[in-house]
Amino acid sequence: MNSDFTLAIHSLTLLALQPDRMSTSEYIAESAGVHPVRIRKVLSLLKKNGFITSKEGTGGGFIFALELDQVNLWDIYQITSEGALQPKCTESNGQCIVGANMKSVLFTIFMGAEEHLGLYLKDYTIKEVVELVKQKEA
Amino acid sequence: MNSDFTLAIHSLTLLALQPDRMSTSEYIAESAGVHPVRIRKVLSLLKKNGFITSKEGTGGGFIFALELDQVNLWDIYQITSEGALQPKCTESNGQCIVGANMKSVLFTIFMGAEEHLGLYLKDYTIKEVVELVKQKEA
DNA sequence: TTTACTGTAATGAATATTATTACAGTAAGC
DNA sequence: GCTTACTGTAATAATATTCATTACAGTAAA
Repeated sequence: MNSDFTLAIHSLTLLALQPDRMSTSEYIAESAGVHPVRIRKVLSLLKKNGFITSKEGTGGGFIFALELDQVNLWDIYQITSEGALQPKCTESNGQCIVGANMKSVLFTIFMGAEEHLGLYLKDYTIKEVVELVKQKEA
Repeated sequence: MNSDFTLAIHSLTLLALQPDRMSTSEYIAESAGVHPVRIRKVLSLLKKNGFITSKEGTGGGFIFALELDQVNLWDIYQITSEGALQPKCTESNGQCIVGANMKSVLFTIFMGAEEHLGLYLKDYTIKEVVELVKQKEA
């Protein structure tokens, strides 16, 4: 898994704490310790899905578009990383009963695993993540 | 995640179908479509944990050491890939409340996610995987 | 019309994964 | 004993993935 998922969470959490003004990709990038272009790429996904809005030009940036408890980590996972659990099987030997069928068996199992993970991630909304961050700070 | 996890499952499934004789790393490698040295590396982990035994020299190889329903996918995951879900956060900005605390918040959340995944994976033993492979074949 | 932004493509650097080579150690069978 | 067929493991090379960086077009405010 690449870090799009965690960068998205990081960005949204930051936006959640700046509800009244737009945050630039440079500002978010500095908080997350990555390059601004990378942030813009991740945030463009979130924008497509309606979690944030953006504005170009002077004074522009990104801002949260929903209530904090309307976005959960499963939503974000699906947008940024769906299928990441799926194992990358190299093409194996079709002559062998295991080689021929393992790929699809694993596919089925990992699909289930991802769904199951979804049940867990749905319980964390950005509101809760913000709370956790504040708790740590205190 | 690298593919140690799926290679381990593949290997054990193959061994499960050859209960009476030793299988060489070359044989397993051919079924899985990878290099024999890679198989030996993965299997050395499984051996350390008592799931298989091995024998060097002529006629040697690997063989299952337990009953098929005594090994589940969570066992295998822990051996080969524990912590793989854990996000790789780059060092972020400690001046920022989010940058300073996000890493440990995510760590906590992903620890929980992995435990939760464990509950799902525990339900699949090698016995069941073998059954699934046979079903696909039929 | 300049300045400060987003949006996105293209390319290069860094990192992670995998293959390959090499060789020491072990056991079977002649 | 010697050869053959294996495991075990380290070291290095090849490849794939991830990420940073550059470049530049588009937009809006002042």
